[in-house]
Amino acid sequence: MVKTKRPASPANALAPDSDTEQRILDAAHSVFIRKGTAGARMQDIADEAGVNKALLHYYFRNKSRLADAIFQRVAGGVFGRIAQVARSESGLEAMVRSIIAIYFEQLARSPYAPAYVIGEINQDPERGRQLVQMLSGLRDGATPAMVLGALQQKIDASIRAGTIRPISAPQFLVNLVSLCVFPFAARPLLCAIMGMDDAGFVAFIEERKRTLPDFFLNALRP
Amino acid sequence: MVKTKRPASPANALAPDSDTEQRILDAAHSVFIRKGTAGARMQDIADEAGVNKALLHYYFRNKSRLADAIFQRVAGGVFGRIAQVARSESGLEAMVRSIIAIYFEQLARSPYAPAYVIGEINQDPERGRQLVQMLSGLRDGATPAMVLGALQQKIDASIRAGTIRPISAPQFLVNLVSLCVFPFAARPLLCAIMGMDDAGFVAFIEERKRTLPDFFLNALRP
DNA sequence: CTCCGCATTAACCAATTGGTCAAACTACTT
DNA sequence: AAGTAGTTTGACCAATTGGTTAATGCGGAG
Repeated sequence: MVKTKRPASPANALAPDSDTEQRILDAAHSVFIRKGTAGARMQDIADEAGVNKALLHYYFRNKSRLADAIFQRVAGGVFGRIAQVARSESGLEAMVRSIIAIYFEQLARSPYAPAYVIGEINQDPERGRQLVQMLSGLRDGATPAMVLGALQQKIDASIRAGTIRPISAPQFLVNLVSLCVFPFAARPLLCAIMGMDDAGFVAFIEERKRTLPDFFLNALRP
Repeated sequence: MVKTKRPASPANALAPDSDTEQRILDAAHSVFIRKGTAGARMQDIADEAGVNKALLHYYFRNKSRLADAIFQRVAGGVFGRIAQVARSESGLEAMVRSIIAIYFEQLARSPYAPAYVIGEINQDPERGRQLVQMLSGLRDGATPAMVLGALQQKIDASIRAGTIRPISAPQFLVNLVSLCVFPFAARPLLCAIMGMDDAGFVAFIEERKRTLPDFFLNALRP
């Protein structure tokens, strides 16, 4: 096992990447997503990281801090990409296709994130505030309200042009996100109900990736 | 405090409704939905029921059994109504409107159920099996596969008639359920992002109840 | 009235679990 | 070689928590 203590950061007090810290973070990520913050055990995380339990407290003061770090990491991954596209200058149709594509790409990478985030934010109200604060500092000062406002303008323009039927920006966005995210959030549920295994789910998602853009755009048609 | 021991069931060995048992069940419902199974504390449930902790073990052997009872109760409430409508003999459009209406009615009654169910089923694989078993015995032997098959036939008929564009039954159903359920599952998240309070959310849902049927049916139009 | 059985409780127990600490280890500097 | 600062560990601690038990309450049958 390689043990190069702080190899690339001699003078950096808060080095973000000692090998072990990263391993702990990864292990915590895995366990927290699988068991939830309340159900996760520090010992399990230590075991999965292959380190002593005390090290978790050495790097992160306590369970709460560690859980916060993981939540931010996961939520950031999920929400990081969307605002990026929601403000692009392309037309509405291109934007819709782009958002769906990016969402599916992101969700394929971390398919269990939605259920975890939903569960967390439902069980601990603090997580809500934590998330808005994170969203504020995420992009270059673009608040959700601003993103929503920009989207509304683009929608209104299309409505006036007769390209789409009237719809409010919040409903537009929630529709879009619901159709993308829900199948992942409810994955075990869908698999159980429809009798799908992992391969079946992947196939289902593949079909969805192809058909969803047209479905959504068709719904907007006047 | 009224203490009428088993008032209306003198000879019923497994009386489902001694006053206290119901109170415990309600308290457990509240706590489990708020904190999740792992995060819930037996003492909290006892407190909320206004009862000694030992009574929980008297009526339900242990935490696991109690959690199972609540999960079945909640999941049953959510899924009970849908199969009921999915096999109705009405046309596709009427069925869509009916499902959406019923879903919103059911979700208005237990708005935190989706997040709870998603969180639970994500954290404990056992819950998945538990759910399929429950769905099997729920209706008159109508398996999910049968419901899905009946839906597929109805869809195919409409496609041949040129009423709607081609779509598979699973995608059809997942689209419909996603649009209905997700906003409730992600309620705290949506409220946080869009800066809505409880009243704002209710208003959002009201607008959604009105606009969603046409949105969905429009998406199906050829 | 008294006895019996279910309901309820206070006190207690054992195991789990988050967290601490001092000792040991490791690489680097002098 | 010795010292030093950061890192890692085993052992331990205190609090929490699910679960048990013996005693008490209480209503109805005899």
